[in-house]
Amino acid sequence: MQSLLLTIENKAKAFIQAEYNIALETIDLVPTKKEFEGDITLVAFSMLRSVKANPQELCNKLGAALCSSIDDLTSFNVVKGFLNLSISDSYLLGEFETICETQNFGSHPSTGRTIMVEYSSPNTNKPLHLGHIRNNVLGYSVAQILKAAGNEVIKTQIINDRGIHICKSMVAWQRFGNNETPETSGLKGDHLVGRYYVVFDQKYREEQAVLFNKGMSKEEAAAEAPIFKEAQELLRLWESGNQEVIGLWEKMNGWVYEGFNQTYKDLGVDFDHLYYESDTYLLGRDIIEEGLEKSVFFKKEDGSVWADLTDEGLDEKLVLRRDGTAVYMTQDLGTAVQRVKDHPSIDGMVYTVGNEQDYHFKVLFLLLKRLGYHWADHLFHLSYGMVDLPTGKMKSREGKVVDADDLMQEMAETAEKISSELGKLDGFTKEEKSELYHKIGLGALKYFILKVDPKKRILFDPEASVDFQGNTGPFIQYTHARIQSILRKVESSDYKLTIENIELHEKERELMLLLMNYPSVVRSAAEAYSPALVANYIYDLVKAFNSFYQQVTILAEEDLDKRNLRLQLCSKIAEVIAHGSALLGIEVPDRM
RNA sequence: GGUCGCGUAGCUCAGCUGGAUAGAGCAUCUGCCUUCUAAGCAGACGGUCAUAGGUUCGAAUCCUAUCGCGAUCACCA
Repeated sequence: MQSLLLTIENKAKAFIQAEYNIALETIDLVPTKKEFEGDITLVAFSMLRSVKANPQELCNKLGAALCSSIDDLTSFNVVKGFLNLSISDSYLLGEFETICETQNFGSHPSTGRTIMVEYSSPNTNKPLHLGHIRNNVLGYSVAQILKAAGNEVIKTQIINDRGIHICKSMVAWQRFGNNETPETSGLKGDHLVGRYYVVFDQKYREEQAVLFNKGMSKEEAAAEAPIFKEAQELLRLWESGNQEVIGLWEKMNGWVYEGFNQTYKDLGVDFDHLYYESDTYLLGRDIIEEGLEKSVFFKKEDGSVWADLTDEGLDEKLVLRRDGTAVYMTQDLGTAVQRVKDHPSIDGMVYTVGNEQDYHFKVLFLLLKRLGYHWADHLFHLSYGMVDLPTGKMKSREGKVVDADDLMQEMAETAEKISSELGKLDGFTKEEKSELYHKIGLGALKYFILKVDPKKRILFDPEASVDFQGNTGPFIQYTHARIQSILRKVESSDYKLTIENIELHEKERELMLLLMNYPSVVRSAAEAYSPALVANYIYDLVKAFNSFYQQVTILAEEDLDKRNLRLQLCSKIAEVIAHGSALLGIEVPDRM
């Protein structure tokens, strides 16, 4: 397909050169709109600036010249300044044959680049919620897409395992926990620890209210509440290496990790390398030194260190406190450098983090660039919008969140409900069914998130749950299952592709043209870090297939060549659906 | 207030670097299950692409301003 486009471009340039003695730099080629006859459209308007001619006439002459000199073009028509060119059936069949022979169609050869993709990066004081699901699903998908585009990918997360937040859970557990464990409570570890985070918050409020009523200001009360001071004391003890506190911290974090691992498994995501904030929170100070030497940073009289970004339209940014301790930025600088030390092949990084941190990453990337790291040119903040509930913003302290585990469970239950209403899956065993419900529910959830532009906020209504019709994950899964069902009816050896003298049906042409596009969709998705591009392509393909399926008899016996071609088409489409779905982290079952 | 993002059908969303009459799904309505899975297909209805200017052969797309929504502007992480 690319080669044909190139031929058209070159021939068109040559024609203009010969006819008008003008060397054009580019030729505008776009896919032909459905309402018009043809496959490729040459837009003549853009050449009118230099070529003085009537567009209609120019198109007619150009069309005639192109069709006579390129065998693969059969006919043309002109509408205003648009030259619509038709590609021959034999060319499409030839291209399709090439696709059929291509191993791993859609995956690109190695670029030799290694990219680290960070996602999830939770705090260890509470379970994962809907916001994390968006983060995980996005990050995982982008990692898959980058891989398919030919990059080595290292998936990572930085676990925020230390700090005041986990100390709050620890205090509450010490005070009110009665030695409760995941085993004795029957709760998942992360949920148990999360429960004490909520308990902390309740007690903290109560204590603040008491102090406030005694005449303290709100700020004073917040700072002086005993339970809060106790949490601060725990943090201090932790930092000074107190064994007892560290023991408790390890125990409770251990519970949380067990819980997280279960959630990640259910969600179908994984990581190649884990970083823990407890290991990295002191990093970055050597880089500040380095930056001072290179004059990337400067020191104020009080000893604090800053970066001056005013020439970039940004502010001055603190990178080291006057007491010499690190801030968030210091840590992130250090962690980035550490990652490349650990994996020297890295030449790019993707950070999947919510858009409330847009400014932070802008600054971080700018600083790394000024510090002169060669990989700093390939940093990308995969920024995504908030997930809203119909009731408003999610607030974890108030328990106003959709829990990740609960949500996945509910999605599976919805899948079950809809399936049984439709009478699907009647012949399946109990185990097969429950596995399918999980796949379908999760497919619906992931697709719902991935099909929209990451930048946009999502309104998620758990009541209405997610649709299973139309532009949804289950629709794609269903189509795949349906194709597999067709293929199951014939022996694979039965449908060798024969490309002799076949006249293509309109729907077959449509599908072939779509298939040919797939590799470039994967590449653009990787360049734009956009799973939505893949999702919407797969949807188009599935929709086109369903239309084909409804209008064309696939297993007709009369014309064996035609039948084989259609089966081959089915098989290739199923392959692309499966490949594309895998890039989205969606499993496509063979039956459903 | 400064900065950044978003605003497309009643609802949820596509629309790549400007191209033809703005595209899907849901919802509403009309048809299609005796042949490969109807979680489907075919069709109808539905639009001042937030608003106003500008750039040009041509703008949902690029530029400017305005309005609306959100985020951010900590010696928090």
